[in-house]
Amino acid sequence: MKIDPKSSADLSAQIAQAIKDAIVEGRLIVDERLPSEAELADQFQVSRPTVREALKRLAAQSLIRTQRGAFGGAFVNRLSFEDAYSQQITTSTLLLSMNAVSFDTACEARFALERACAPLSAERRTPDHLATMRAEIVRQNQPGLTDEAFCASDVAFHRALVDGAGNPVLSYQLAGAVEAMQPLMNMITFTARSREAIVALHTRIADAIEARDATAADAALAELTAYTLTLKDDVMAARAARDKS
Amino acid sequence: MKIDPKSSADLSAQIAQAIKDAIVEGRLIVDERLPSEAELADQFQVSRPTVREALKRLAAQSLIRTQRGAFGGAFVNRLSFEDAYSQQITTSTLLLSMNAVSFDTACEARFALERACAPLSAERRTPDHLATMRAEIVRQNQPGLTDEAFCASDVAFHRALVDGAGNPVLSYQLAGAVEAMQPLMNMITFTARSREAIVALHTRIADAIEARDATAADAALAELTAYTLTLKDDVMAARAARDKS
DNA sequence: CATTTTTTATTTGTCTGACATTTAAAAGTC
DNA sequence: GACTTTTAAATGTCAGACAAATAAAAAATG
Repeated sequence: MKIDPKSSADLSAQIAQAIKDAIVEGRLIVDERLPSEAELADQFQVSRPTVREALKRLAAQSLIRTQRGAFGGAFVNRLSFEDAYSQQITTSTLLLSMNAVSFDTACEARFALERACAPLSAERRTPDHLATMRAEIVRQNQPGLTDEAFCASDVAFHRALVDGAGNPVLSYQLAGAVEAMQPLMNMITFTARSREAIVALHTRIADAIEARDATAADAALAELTAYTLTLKDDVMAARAARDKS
Repeated sequence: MKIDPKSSADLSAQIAQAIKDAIVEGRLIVDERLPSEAELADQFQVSRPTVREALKRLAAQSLIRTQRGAFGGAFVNRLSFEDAYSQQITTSTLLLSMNAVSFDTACEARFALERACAPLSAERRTPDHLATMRAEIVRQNQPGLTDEAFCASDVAFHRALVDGAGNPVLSYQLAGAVEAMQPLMNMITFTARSREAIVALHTRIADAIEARDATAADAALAELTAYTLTLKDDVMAARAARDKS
């Protein structure tokens, strides 16, 4: 592992990149211990604080973990699905909020991906997944629920649907798409009637998944997509009318 | 922004988290300048190196950028789609390689997501997307192509297909799924005959997208999925037979 | 006066050296 | 042999310093 002394980039960034490359290319394997900070400083011909900055960069990406004490040090970290989930969710959320991604675009992406999972979920869902979906539907029927709580339950419902596909890679990919939508969904105020309509569609989806009927599930999801967009348009129209007066 | 003095976690990690929360929750907005390192050190009652480690953690996630000189400093960074792509690709790649995700699981996820894009792509693809797909097909037909180059062209073909949907969020999500598969695909040695079959399917996909025929595109993608899995099984069987002898 | 150059203050990047804290192995004790 | 103490190695943190970059302000120049 070497760094380019002519490069203008920060030394800590270069060192971090060199180590990252080694991990991605498999030259450093999971749980392998990196040299100590002092040794790395010596190896790269920089000071220890610089090495530390590089290591913190890697730690921020969950690429390494550090342990204090004798025989401690920095170890290549096994990137868990859980770590990947949360990274994915933060990234997606910021991407949507910072780039002014339209509701329609985000919504389309989310439901397109979700519909890709539905047939697999219909085939493989366990009673556990179904139970979660039904439980969330019950929660969504409770009267005094806040809009935030309703949205959270909505996310939980759709996560159960996606998890039903039994494919952790799909679940990971969808986590970002579904959860990142939540701040956008929070723009919508759910009336009693719209909640009723959503719950009815959720019930149809759950029924279809239970009956292992991929076609029906897809149809219900398509309707939910359309209905969500309608809701958004209503909210926007109402706001425009209010702002005009 | 405050940190918990009783927490056992690293100070730099706590500080990074506090700032990250402020960004995600919108209390710090894009292009806003953070206080200087000296001011942050004063504010959090820690030393400057500690603050710097925290800032490097954030820089590693593209949450901030730093600029030297007078009126320089750390600024909240607009997370670009490009930044998000590369983060997504690294994460997905490591997730697959470190957790021994099976070829079948990754393949299923990839094609499920891709099939979700196909109908949208059939509807919205521009001549540009079509041209890219056709060009990659031509490249894939070249005789002396290495397996790696064939795989790379394959990725480019499928990216054009996904980009054709005209939804940057979908493109971002798919980037991880498609690119992360590449190391796994590299396990496969493509015979002349298998390449021919793949190119034929690619041509069918491009034809369907050109004709705006979502159903045909979906069918071809389904066949490609099945064929890819067959190829993998053949490679595995051949390897098992070789190891046995 | 307008333009260019120089100065200057500010801020990040890096280094040196030191001490505190944690941790597990090694040594000592009963 | 089981328990306690010591010790060495590593990360975590701090203080202070200098280098380098950068843009605003000041000075010089035509």
